[in-house]
Amino acid sequence: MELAGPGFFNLWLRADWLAGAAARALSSERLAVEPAAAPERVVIDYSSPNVAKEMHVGHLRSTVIGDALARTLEHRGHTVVRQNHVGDWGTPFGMLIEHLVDVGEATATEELGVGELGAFYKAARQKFDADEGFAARSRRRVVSLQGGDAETRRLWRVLVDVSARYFEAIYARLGVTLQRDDVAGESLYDPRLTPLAAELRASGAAIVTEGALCLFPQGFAGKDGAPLPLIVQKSDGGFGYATTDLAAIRYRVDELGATRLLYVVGAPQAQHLAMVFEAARELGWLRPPARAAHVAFGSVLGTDKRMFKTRSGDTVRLVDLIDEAEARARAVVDDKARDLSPEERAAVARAIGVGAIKYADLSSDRVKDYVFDLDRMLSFDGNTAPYLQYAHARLCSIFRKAEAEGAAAGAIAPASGEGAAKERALLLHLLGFGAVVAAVDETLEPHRLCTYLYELAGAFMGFYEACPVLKAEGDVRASRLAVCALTRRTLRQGLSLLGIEAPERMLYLFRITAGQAAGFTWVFTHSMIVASGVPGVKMPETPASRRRWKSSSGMMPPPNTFTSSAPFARSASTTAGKSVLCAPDMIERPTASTSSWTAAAAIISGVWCSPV
RNA sequence: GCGCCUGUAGCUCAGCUGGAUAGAGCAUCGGACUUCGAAUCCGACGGUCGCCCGUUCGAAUCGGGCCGGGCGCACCA
Repeated sequence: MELAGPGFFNLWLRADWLAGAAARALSSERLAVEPAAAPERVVIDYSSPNVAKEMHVGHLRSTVIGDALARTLEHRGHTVVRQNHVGDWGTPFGMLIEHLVDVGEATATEELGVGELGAFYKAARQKFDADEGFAARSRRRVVSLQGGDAETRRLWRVLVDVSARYFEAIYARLGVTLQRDDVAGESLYDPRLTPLAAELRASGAAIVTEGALCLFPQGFAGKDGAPLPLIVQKSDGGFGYATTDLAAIRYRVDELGATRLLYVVGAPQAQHLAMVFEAARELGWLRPPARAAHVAFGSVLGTDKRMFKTRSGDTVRLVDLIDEAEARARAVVDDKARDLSPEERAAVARAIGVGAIKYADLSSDRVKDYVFDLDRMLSFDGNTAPYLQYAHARLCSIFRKAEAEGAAAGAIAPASGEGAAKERALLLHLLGFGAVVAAVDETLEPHRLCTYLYELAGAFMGFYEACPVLKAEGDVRASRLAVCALTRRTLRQGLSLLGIEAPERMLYLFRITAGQAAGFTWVFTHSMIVASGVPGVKMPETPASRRRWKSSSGMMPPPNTFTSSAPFARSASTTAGKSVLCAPDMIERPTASTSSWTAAAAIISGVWCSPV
């Protein structure tokens, strides 16, 4: 340790201490994560879609962030109670039920079952606005729903059940842990609202103002500077969502026994929630150690920096988003992992596509808006899920190979030699895992974990570049394998806390032996190679790519050699008689000894390629 | 009008409970593959941290004031 100017001191860690700490982490089931000092019962309110209404990007953030927090806090040793505050009650159900009756249950169920929630809702809305008779029926229907009419209740239940199944299908695709049992919708609180209002009226806590029963939590002023009311009961006797939220706080504190209430809700709701929390505190319903926090998040923007919408201006359906991300990942996987079965390829594509969406949502400060850009989030470069997944898959590959060679991880020895600095940096970073998880627990900011994992992957790449693992021997190899093992587990565990899968294999490699194709010479083409004629593989055309092509081949590239999409191709090169490992799309252009591009492609995709 | 959030490299973002020369990725340019996964790595270029005051030994970070963007502000949830 040394002093280094005002306010600083430098300290050095002993290499053997570092190695020992890493070994302890590796031998622990929890890696370097300490459980919370004081585990709590935490309610997390997230996702909250509306019955008979489409899930859209707005629900994405709540669902993804909430689920990551649920997983992380659970891992920290807290007891997490998930609460899906589904919109399953209120005046819209009058028109929805009437519409259900009009269309017929069977048809409606089918329509809703396949996810046509948006159309169903819109149709009901339209009739309500246009048809006076329908509107009247709808209003009567609300009354009988509130009154507990059996048939109305049954129809309502149909809507709720069909929607719940649809939500569950989406959760399954997203890999979200929400279950049917976690649903605690607005209807749950309905029977409590009337007594709650009566209680507040009787105690004098709430005051009737302009016909509405209001609470006036401290510290909130409206436009004219007057105290801002929280309406407990509307002048028509009905209830708004403030009342439901108050009832929910009571339920969560008194019946669920929670001491920490988290609301994963968009930032625009900040004032409303602050008022509800303050009111609950003043009423003594939310009392220490119980406390509530608004886990606010910003909007999803399009690449034009405006609210993310479809070209026609509609909100984007969540399923469409997932479909597109998966399809694009699938195109790559189909091409890169041809030996995997269709099922396996689909699974990997799902992991990549869904992981990319979730990671993009989690990796930036949640309170800020973020730009939804599939190109960026599906990239294997940068702070993305595919990059982390790739690092993990690569580590898995090392262990597959190690096993085949009979190499095993052993004791972690203090690093020495050329790559020692890189190895130390990696170990030091690995030991920071617990601190980051604790920070997420405290700040409720999953992006801290994302940043950590990204840096971890980077530190690993640096280590891996500098320290040969399988090429090393004896104790050194065993030690480095142990370092890899810890890295792999930390990556996988970290991704898992975010709700992101980590496939063990992502691509399929061929060994190309040029010598097998007598008469050909491979041309070294740096990193810009073309796979002419091989389906699904294209390279972006840039001025640089044309220049490189020309400088390496001495010829101008043929027209349309480079096309505009498919970001994933890379190069491989060799000369006759040598071989190189590469993915099937890493194709060389042959020299003048081949006459036809198509022929070259055929050779590449067929004859020369043999699985490793 | 009041309140909340936000403004960091051309683009997308970290860093914000004060600490050393403000970091990544993309883009641009230049390097590194006859296989431990190049879907990678290394380097270069690129920033008045919106602006101005203040607190401090020290400010992207804390406080105040402006400017720009977003969102709320009583019976819709």
